[in-house]
Amino acid sequence: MALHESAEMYLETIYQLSLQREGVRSIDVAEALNYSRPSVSRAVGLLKQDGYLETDDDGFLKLTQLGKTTAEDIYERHTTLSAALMALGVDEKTAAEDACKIEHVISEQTLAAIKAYMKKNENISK
Amino acid sequence: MALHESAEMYLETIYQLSLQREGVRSIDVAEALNYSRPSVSRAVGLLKQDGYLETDDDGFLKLTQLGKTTAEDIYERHTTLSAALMALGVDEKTAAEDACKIEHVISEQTLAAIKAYMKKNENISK
DNA sequence: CTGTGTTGTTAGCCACAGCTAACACCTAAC
DNA sequence: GTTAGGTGTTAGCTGTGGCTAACAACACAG
Repeated sequence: MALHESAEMYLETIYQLSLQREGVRSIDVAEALNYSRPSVSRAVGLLKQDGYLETDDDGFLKLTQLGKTTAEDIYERHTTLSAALMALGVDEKTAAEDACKIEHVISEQTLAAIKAYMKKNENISK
Repeated sequence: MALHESAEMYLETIYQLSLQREGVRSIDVAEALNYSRPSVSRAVGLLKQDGYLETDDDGFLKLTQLGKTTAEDIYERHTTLSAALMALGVDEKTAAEDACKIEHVISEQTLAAIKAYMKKNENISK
């Protein structure tokens, strides 16, 4: 049951929002992604159905353990890629945008190679 | 009239095939991409309509000037990214696959940064 | 208790981009 | 000349993933 790219985006967004505030609802996700409420509603339904999150009686979204670890994984890809691009001189906004697209498509191997390279050069670049 | 990701893939494939053989037809593209003939037929129709290629009476595909420069641009992204990933230690097959996905989504700025970095380090890495 | 705003859901539209089935055409073989 | 194979196209299906319109539920104000 591999996640589609869009589902990954929703998960990641919910995770990021949950780091920033108490209680995340669908409307917050819609605003963050600039999507309509129905689009988020459907996506949330699918994520729920696939066991990535639950909603409580007040409409707040709670990631399950599966959802949380998955989201953390995606988020880590994002920060790694973003940092790597900025190290190359790409500005923060563009780096974030590109990282957002790349994070969903690259292989584990490539990600590992980038991480290894960043680690090896972290002292040099500073 | 920005090209969609799939259209970019078709263009790039046609270009690559045209470097390898005399005369490229739809069926060759279908085999290269592992798509059905109707899928290629439709894509070719769209590319034709948008001025990226023409077909002659025998069914051979010819990139227009626009198509050719566009394809060259995409192909260059591909080789740049592929080389960059291999320089990080990613194996050739994975590098090509990942480059193929990344090439359609990254910004000019990021591509330029990668190219600059590769150039700066080309002597060091050897 | 009635109106207003916020939020979520349902129904259904649209574009993209794959697919199969079926047909058309053309060439080459027998 | 008919038949078979290769190639391209047409029609129409499917899933993904946005969207709007309309409705439902609830909370709070007057």
